[in-house]
Amino acid sequence: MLDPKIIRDEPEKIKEMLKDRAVEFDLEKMLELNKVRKDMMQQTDELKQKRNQMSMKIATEKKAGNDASELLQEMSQISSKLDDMENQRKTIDDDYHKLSFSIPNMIHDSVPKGPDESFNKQVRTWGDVPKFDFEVKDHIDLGLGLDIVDLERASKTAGARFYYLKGGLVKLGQALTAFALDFVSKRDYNLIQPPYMINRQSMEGAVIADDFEEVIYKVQDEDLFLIGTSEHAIASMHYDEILEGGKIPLRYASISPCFRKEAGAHGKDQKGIFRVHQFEKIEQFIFCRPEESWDEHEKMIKNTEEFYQELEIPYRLMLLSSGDMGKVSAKTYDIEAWMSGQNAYREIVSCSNCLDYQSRRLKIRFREKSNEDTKYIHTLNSTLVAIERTMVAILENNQTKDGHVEIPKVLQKYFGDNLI
RNA sequence: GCGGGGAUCGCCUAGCCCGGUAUGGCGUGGGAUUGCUAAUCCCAUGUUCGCAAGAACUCGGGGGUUCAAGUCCCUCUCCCCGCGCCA
Repeated sequence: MLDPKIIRDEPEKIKEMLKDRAVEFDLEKMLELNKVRKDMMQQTDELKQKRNQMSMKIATEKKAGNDASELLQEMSQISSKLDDMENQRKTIDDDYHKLSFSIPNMIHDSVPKGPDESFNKQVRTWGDVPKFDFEVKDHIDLGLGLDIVDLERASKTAGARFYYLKGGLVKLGQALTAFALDFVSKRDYNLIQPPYMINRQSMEGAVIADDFEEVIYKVQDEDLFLIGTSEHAIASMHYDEILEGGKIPLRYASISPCFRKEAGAHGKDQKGIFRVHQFEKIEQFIFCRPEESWDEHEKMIKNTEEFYQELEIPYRLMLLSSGDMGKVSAKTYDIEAWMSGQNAYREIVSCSNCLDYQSRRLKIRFREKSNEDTKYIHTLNSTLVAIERTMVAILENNQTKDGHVEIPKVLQKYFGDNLI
């Protein structure tokens, strides 16, 4: 949700944002509804004032023992008229609310403008792309060869884009998780494990309506949805709260499985464990003051880069263009890891500053002192490690000529060996 | 799952039986008094719209009864106690 001040005072900026994002949105309708809504509000307010005054009059007359039947009759008329008007207003209000919940976030000035990913900007690269003197395999062939993944049986029991991990790959996932938890604990984050299902209200606070159907699984006959990422559960954790200044910034490192429909990804990455309906992830999520959020954003992406440096995974850091960014984000960095089997950099991290966009939806405010006005807090989120995708990078980059996989040095003590 | 008790403007709390402008405290800010600190006293302190005056809204969510609902009725959610079931 956007600041109503922007909607009122600077609609041309919103128009520009919609164009930069290449998003269809009926802004005119929203502005018109807002106007009508405000007019009606004023009218109903006046009527309500009349009703309140009248109600008081009736109370005093009755207390004095006087006959109030004439007043009662008048009051009855006012009430029914007010009912009618309120019903009309509610319809308009609902429409406005829907639009205000689906309009995307404003875009930061540093974001490159362009309709798609070809306008993303490479910020820097790290590490050397590994060279092999044999024919490299992708993670699927490696995994099947070592018998550490079973995709066929998964498609039988669950469908496409599911997987059974086996033996060494299970251990590698556990090692990565243990290493990541240690890494993040040393850096001033609070570990947290959220509910894997949350209700509609919470989900709508964190996810924009257009993405909802494409991404989110619903639990039948319950007001529950499987989280697409722990971001959804952490953002809504402080729903309708006023946080104390002394306690922020709040930095959470959340561990959870993630469930995604991948409805818009037909044919993309059809095989393997790169794009799947279920995966494990450790996520960084920060609530902070508005003036801190751009610093926190930079710190968070640096933090994440250091994680991949310790794992010795070559990557490039990308600044996403206005058209490629998620709709709730004002600025997003992606880390794309080198994956030898695909001979390409592929996305493994997404790091976003959402400003006050999520907190307005979720009514999350803060104040330094208890008699101060409340302000909306800023929210930021970043992958620390998406376990399955990171395993793809490790398998493909660390493969040996005879089809084995070397375990990165920092993981060896967690894995208990140096080779799969 | 069953029975009982609860949810009030940051926190605690009165009001509900018996319908008629939401009580008090804590915390916080400002002021008074004081050599300083402490203590005491006074004022302010929910949300929205508004430059302001002001007005509206607000008692877990939704619906109903009524001229009028924190208060009465229905329903849902969550919390506490007891019973049942259970990894």
